[in-house]
Amino acid sequence: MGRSPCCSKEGLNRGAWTALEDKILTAYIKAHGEGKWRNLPKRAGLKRCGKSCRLRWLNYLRPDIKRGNISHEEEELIIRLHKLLGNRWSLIAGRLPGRTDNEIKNYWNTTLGKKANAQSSSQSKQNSQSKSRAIEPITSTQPSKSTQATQVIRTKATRCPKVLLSMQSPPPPPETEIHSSTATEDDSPQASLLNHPQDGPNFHCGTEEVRAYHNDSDFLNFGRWNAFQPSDVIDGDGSMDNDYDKILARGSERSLALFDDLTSKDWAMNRCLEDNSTLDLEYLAHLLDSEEWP
DNA sequence: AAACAGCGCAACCGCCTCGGA
DNA sequence: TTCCGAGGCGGTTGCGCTGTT
Repeated sequence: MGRSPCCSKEGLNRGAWTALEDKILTAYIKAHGEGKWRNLPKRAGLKRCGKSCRLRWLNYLRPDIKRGNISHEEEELIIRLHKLLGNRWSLIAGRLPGRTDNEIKNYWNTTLGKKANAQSSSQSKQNSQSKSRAIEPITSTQPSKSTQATQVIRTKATRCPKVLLSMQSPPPPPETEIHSSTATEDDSPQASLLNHPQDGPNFHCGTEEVRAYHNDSDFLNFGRWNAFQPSDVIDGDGSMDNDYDKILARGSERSLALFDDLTSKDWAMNRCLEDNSTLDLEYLAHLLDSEEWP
């Protein structure tokens, strides 16, 4: 009964990784690159599940991982992004270069969730005193167990194999061409586009169909957005073709435009944050603080 | 000093999506 | 079109550390 395990668990090490295992895994990935996780343990001579190797690499061994305490700016950003995206940890982590989804998830569950709870409880006190509001803030530290607050944009963390470039944007110079499918996360098409962050706000879909789609759908769904093709928009009967699109929160054109800017800056951040992290975090925080934010 | 409780974090689990055959 | 393997994600677990009694 049930699903078959991702790999044979017999004879495999479990639990904490040893320094030797880390060394072997790191050396193997440096030599052969990421991917083929299922075969990796065998080839590398590790008695570990492929998934376990992947997790260890992504959450701990990767060289670009930022260690140490989460800064105040990062914390603020996490709170805001969580308010916006809910428990989409990978998406949130994507906005915080060097941080892993696991780390952010843990941080939220242990620290920020409580803070958010405390804040919201005091806020709801105020609210109850000064008449109720239509929309409640995010309050739960366990959103999965409770309903997401109405303003959370529920997205799918989809991969972005395709990118729709704006017809209005000038064609990118050769060095900013869309990367091939071998690109890593940091080299994602979105990131590469933002080699010219000044072009960022102009990165939008250029057809009326697309605009209609934005008006009526998941304006924050980067994956869908980037994978978007005009033909995706309307079925034969004129309805949206994906169920999850239907349950997504509705975003206004205004919000979309704002988020164009936000995501663009964000992508730029993924590229440039090593040099400029504070600045970009502040910028993001500013955007999220903007009055125009829904 | 020992026992206990609480917390933080690494690791695991199971489900989902995607892409290729 | 369907099936299946691989990879990715969010939720949960459990171990080890630290603070308190």
